[in-house]
Amino acid sequence: MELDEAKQKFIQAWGTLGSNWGINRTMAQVHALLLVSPDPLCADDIMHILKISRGNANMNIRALIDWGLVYKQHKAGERREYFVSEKDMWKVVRQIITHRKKKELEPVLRILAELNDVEGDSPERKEFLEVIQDIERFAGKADRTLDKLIHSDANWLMSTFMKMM
Amino acid sequence: MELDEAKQKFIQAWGTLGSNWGINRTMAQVHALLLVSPDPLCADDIMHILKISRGNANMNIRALIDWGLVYKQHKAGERREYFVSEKDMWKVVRQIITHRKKKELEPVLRILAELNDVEGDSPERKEFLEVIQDIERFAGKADRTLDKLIHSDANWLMSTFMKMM
DNA sequence: TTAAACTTTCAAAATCTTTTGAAAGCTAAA
DNA sequence: TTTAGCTTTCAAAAGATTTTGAAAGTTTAA
Repeated sequence: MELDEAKQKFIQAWGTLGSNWGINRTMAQVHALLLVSPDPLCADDIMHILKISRGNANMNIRALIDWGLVYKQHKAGERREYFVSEKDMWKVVRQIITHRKKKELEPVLRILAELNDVEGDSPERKEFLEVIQDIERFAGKADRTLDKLIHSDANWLMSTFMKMM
Repeated sequence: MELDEAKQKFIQAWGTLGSNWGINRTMAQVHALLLVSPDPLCADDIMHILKISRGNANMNIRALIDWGLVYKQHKAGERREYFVSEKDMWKVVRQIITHRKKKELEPVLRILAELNDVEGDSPERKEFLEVIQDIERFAGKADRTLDKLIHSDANWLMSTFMKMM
């Protein structure tokens, strides 16, 4: 396999993975492209390599910067902006977890907490509360574990993984 | 808050969570409905309560059965099929992890492994391989950890969580 | 200033996903 | 058998998301 072919394959795979996990396919592909590009790329490079429009490129580059997965870089004497990706995988994973947790886990936890206020004294209510509280315990545990993960460093993670094995 | 209102809210929340995590909204809602229904429901009940078509109801019930999150139940002297959901949250989470891991993590691991075969002897190749192998280490770790999780029981999980804290 | 070089926006178009509902397929009881 | 009652299928419609590209906006250098 040629290097360029391998890079292509990686970009495709990363895009598929991303879109399965609620990250826009193009956003994941831009990220993959920057990951395997030894040098910073500008918006035009990205447009041409991935064959996407200017607007699309711009939008997804901004989103990646927003997520802290990509940085702007200025080249001396150049007007245009270049971009590089964060290559520390541990940091990348942490940023993604932070984002998705905020957007998806926390709202559910809030709603679950509200549901405890259900009125009445029926056995039906009791059954309902048991289901809800069971889920809440789980979700809460997950939430706290992810928090620890986010605030820990890679070595801590690895040693914890090791202990788990 | 009334019990019925709370159930509605829960069904909506579960649907949103599901669709954020690559699970079809209706599938998640059917699951939620069964979770908070004290008695088994039939396809018509589900159609009417969630206001969805017969085809949609059927499709998502089948998918849930496929995922092992819902069981068929026959009522004595009744022709039609009733459905109940798995209420053990730990089992539910395990099933979901198993499914998504198989569909999403494993194909990526396979591709990453392939990419190691890239030919040549350039410094570019070396850089590329470093990125790939870094990701591979991470993904492999995640894969093995999820496997342990899937094959462990709830108590093991909880005690591991505790140790992590 | 002005103009050139670049970035951002956004409405319309394309694409992808989900839902519908009618028709076909089963199956158990008569 | 036949038929009533239920389940499944699937092509078309609706809905949601993503992409495009032209126009507007911004910034820098002269």
